[in-house]
Amino acid sequence: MSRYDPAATEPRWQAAWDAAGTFRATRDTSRPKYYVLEMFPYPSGRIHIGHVRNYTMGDVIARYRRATGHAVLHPMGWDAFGMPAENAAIERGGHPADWTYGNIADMREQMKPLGFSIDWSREFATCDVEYYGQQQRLFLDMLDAGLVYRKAATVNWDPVDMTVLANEQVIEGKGWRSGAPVERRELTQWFFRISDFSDELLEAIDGLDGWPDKVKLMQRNWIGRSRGLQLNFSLTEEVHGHDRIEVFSTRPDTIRGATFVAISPDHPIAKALERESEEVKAFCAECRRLGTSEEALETAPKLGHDTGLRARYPFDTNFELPVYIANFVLMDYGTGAIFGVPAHDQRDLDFARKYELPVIETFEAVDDPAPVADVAFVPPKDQTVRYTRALSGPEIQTANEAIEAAIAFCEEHGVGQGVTRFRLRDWGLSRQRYWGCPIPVVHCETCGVVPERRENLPVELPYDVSFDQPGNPLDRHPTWSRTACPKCGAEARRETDTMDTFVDSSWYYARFTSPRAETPTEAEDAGYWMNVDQYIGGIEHAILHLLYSRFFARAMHATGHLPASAIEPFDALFTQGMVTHEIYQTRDAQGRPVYHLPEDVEDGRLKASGETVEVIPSAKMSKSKKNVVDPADIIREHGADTARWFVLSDSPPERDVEWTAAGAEAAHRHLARVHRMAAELAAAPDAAPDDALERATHKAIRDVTLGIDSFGFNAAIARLYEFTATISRADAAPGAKRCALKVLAQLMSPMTPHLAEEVWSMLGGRGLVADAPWPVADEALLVEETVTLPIQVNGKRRSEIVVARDADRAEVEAMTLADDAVQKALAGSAPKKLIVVPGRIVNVVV
RNA sequence: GCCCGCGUGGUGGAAUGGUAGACACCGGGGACUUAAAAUCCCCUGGCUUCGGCCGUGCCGGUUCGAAUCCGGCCGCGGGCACCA
Repeated sequence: MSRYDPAATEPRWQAAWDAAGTFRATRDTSRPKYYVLEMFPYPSGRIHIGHVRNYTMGDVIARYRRATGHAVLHPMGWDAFGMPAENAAIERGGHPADWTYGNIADMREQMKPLGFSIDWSREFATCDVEYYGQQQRLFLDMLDAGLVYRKAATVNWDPVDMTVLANEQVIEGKGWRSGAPVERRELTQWFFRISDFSDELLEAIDGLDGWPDKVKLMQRNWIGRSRGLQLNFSLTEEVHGHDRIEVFSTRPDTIRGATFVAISPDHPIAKALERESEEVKAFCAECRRLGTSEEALETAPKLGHDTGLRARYPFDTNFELPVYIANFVLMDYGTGAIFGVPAHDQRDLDFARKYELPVIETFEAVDDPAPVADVAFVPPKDQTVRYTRALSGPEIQTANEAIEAAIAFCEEHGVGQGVTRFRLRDWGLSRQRYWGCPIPVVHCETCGVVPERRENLPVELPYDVSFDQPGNPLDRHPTWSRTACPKCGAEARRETDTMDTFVDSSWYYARFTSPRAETPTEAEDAGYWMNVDQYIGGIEHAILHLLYSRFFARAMHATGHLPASAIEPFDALFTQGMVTHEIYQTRDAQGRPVYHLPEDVEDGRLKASGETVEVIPSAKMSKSKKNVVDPADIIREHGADTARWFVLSDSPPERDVEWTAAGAEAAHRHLARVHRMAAELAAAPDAAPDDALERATHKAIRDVTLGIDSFGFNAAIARLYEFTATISRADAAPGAKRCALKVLAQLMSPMTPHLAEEVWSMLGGRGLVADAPWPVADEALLVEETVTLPIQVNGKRRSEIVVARDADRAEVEAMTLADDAVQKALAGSAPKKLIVVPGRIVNVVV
């Protein structure tokens, strides 16, 4: 009898699929299409078990949709530009291109043995010149359409390495390599006008029915539409031509509690003051050392500097407010200036206590007029409060009402106007780095910034660069940036900035529909395949990548590269959890942790020394913690199907799953059992169907189908375990069991495709199971004649009754009251209430 | 700091207003075997005076009924615009 031998059978079936071209995506207007896409990986060089889970989920959907008669597009590519390649070049020598393409080759070789139903003929990497050349074309089209512009923006500047740093490279305000305190520096940068689409991107979220609510909520909050008041505070004296400060506030109802005005260190007035005061200059420099990330700004201790300027309160010009420069006011949001209301904002209160500024309440709780002490009074805006210093409106009102009243009042008196603002800022795409898509523009002394001619595209990255000193090698390249002005022909300089890698990943989904086209997309292909029916990826991309992609789809429509129907490119989104693993650690002589690989640990001890290890449960896999498992090892030991089955089995897909060796072995045992059953039943002669087994089979078809449809892969697998046990234990003719097992093979085929093919062929299935239509459950076989109802007394389960499926209420009530446990609980008296939920439960209230 | 999640047996989890713990791991017992492995079968939340009682991070609320809904807290994770 043949044994389950995935090492031999898995490559054989992969070869069979390849030979038959089973997974090649072809346009077929006679069938519904289905585009399933997993977020493409960064080519780090090794696939990890998280990739296995992500791509297995997509593969289950892809194979299932093929079986339900769809023309499926399931492509794969590489998000191949980015900093790690440059870091590798700096640290280990070599070239980013060689490193990246080497990694891609390695990862492809690690991925293929997993047997994913991918159309590999469509593969591309974003660093392929064929791809980024088309991206340059898109950029020029967007430039023509007015969707791109240049403005000054702040970056993290390392004053020692003389280079721009990513936020990731700023550690506690210092450059990661030089250790020098980071400064904020202004550079002229390219921007996409994503904020022109703020309203549109916000409103369209309502139509994203296939997206998780949490992601939609995160996007709404990120776009952050808010209504507020914009008004001017006049200054008591003019500074460098500024006689007023424009502020924006979402809480104009609290303006009579304002006790200070604060401006950003990057505000024009702050910059003007900096020129004349060493003290202000020092303070602003201090603020700029925080870098550019919002997190760093928000978590830093709140600091202010009293400028000595005084702002007049708009409604009582005798009342003056001090003007501070504060490190927590962002120049990018609103007007870069705020008024502080310590009574009703915790940050303002902390600031007021620190600088001994007054605290003035404008409203209080209706039932508790206690003054503000250490905690600002910030009730929900729809709660009714008592205004003691309202700007307008009745004494008792909600904040929402008071805000509108205040805006109306200010507009009436001409001191300000209601405005709608968005938190969303324009997308800065310039990067001062080598390994990215060159921005195809030329700087000419006479013509200024000139787009490269389309016939000169692609603007190709030069290969001969060096990474022996910090900064952008394109800047230092002796000849690359020397070119002729596309307009006047004079000698000019190429832009040496490259594009943010988010640009690369904002349209790859569209490129997959015609990856070799001479234009970014091809209308017929894009029209047929778009949208992505199911997109799958990590929750870490919930905001930026998905928002940028939504913007890009609109921009591509505006420039004629996508149909109007594709402006929301992802019909459905699924965010999967991580794969975690225990961490094994011991401690060295100094008490510092030392980490150990899972394969070096057995029964809580190190295999080598017998030393007991500390076990830290369920942590994200990371190389530094050594809690990683290599998919290649799993495949070698158990086969691809075991890895696929296990990553889907134990945990709901949106949650994290913990990899355990014992769990993987159990998965393997189960697959071996199915194979063994197939071997035993392969020769069974045909037999009449067994009624109980038929019912179980159709119940399994229904449940597994429902499970796959609803991303309940773990639930589908639980039902498959049960169905396997049912077949194994059934008291039925071997021929009947063989038929049931064939259905099991089909139901397992999206998860364990190689085993399914093997079993299918052993049992005499025709052709490939990958080509067999998905089984359909017979409703007539799913109807149960009787139903068991639990009986509760006061909400606690005490008994149960078995009733006919269609039993009426009176019948159920009579049986309930006749029940021994109910009789005992009632002790002769009548129930207070009798709740019958048909088909579900009965509750007797005594 | 701000925004978004998550928290259930020894372990991963099931149940999204209706029997808490499906399915699986670990553990225990048994069958088969000269023996072991493999395989198959059974048991497995805690406590119990064997009547039951307790139990879904903690505190409170809504409901005939709450893991599920609401409010507050604690812990963990994701994002915060130059990591991808």
